[in-house]
Amino acid sequence: MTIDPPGLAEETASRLRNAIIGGALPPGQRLSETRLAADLGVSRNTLREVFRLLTREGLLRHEPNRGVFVAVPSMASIVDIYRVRRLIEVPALAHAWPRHAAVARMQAAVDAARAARQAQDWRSVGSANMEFHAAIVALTDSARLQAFFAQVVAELRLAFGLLDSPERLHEPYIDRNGEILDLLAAGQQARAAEVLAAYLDNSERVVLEAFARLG
Amino acid sequence: MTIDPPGLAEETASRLRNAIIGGALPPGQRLSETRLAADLGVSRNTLREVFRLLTREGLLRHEPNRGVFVAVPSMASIVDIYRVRRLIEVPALAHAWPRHAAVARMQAAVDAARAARQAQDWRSVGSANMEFHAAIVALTDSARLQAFFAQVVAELRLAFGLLDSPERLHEPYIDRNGEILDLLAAGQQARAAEVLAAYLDNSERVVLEAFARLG
DNA sequence: TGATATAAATTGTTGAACAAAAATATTGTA
DNA sequence: TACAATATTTTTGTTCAACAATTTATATCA
Repeated sequence: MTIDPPGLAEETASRLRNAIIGGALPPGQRLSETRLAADLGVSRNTLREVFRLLTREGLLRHEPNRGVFVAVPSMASIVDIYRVRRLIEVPALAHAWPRHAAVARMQAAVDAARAARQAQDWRSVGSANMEFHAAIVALTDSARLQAFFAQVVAELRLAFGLLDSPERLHEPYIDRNGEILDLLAAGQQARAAEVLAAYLDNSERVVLEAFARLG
Repeated sequence: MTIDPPGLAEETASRLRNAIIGGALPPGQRLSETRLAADLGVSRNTLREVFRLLTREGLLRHEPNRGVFVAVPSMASIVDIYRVRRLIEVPALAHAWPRHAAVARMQAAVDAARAARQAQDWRSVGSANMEFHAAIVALTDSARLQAFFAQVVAELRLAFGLLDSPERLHEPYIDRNGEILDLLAAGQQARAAEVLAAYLDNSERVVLEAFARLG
């Protein structure tokens, strides 16, 4: 059906990544090589290559001679992730060129989030919000920064999957993203960066609180 | 002799990484799976896992159905790498705590660089300088940032390997690093960050010029 | 019950196999 | 000779089967 070359391992990694982020495989879950290879319809060797990819992305944890497990997000990892986000996103926005191509991506993401809100589809709201922030990083035109950020976002979404009440987690930020976009489009980068910084502080606090409630 | 578990693939990756950065395998070189596997004394399967690791690090380039090649650094990649370095290193230094444990690492790196200069060992000077900057990133206490930076540094060293006159490339920065360290230790983070920013601008220009001379 | 020995399952790694694609050599022809 | 078409060889992409080393589960005994 679908063309797999080049990269059956990459394609499988993508499927497994979605399964993890989508919550089909809960954090801490142990992944048996033989069983999962059979389920995914690939060989053990190929699956091991997939494991390496996702381990490097922070989605899996590998314990020698014991196997691989779906990573369990910790408070420390969340704090670290938000530190990285602040460091990358805020300067990206502050130095942005308001007519950069990525601005259209930001706009599309805001529109998508609002549409998903209409449909009460909070998971899609979360995806759209993350796409908004990926677009912010794209303002830098740095391939390496974008790849790194994508990885960090995948980890963060893993943590989001653990938390309940996705509405409280995503809804408040849709219009804030719209506000940031408007400020950028109006050439007020500095102001936009300020709003983003406050956004990130707030979001981190909410996530950490929800996490603490999980015990 | 050496214990390989856990991770013969990782150990092999490390060896191959050194071979690439050390210049034993020139950029653009094609790496035959069977031949290299025999040379390294590992199986083809294991070597392919190694290839994935180093490809993700940017040290190898993979062309489907054609094989893997040692990456060829470009001007664009150098510009991108320096952008990333500025974005990460300068704020790391600006917000640093002068009594952080990583300051000792910075001091050790400066000492090592000076010792290597005495011995006219410019390759070691380069290594020590890079270790200095890795220590700067360690000031952030962010595991993700440190891992990302290590990757970027590996790529940069690949580019350095292409250039001749390593003295001109590394010597001028030894004492600048010392100056940055002294400023930080004296609690003048802002001043240290300024010097670092100028350092990076200057270094980028030198590298790009040397690159241009290569044609 | 609790510690210990035995058995079963799992990981880490290798080697061989084979289809598909690419690189190379060979041939046929103007 | 030069050039295109064809056949041959070499590589990559992927799977499967095997086996030692290690971990986990099970059974045994004081």
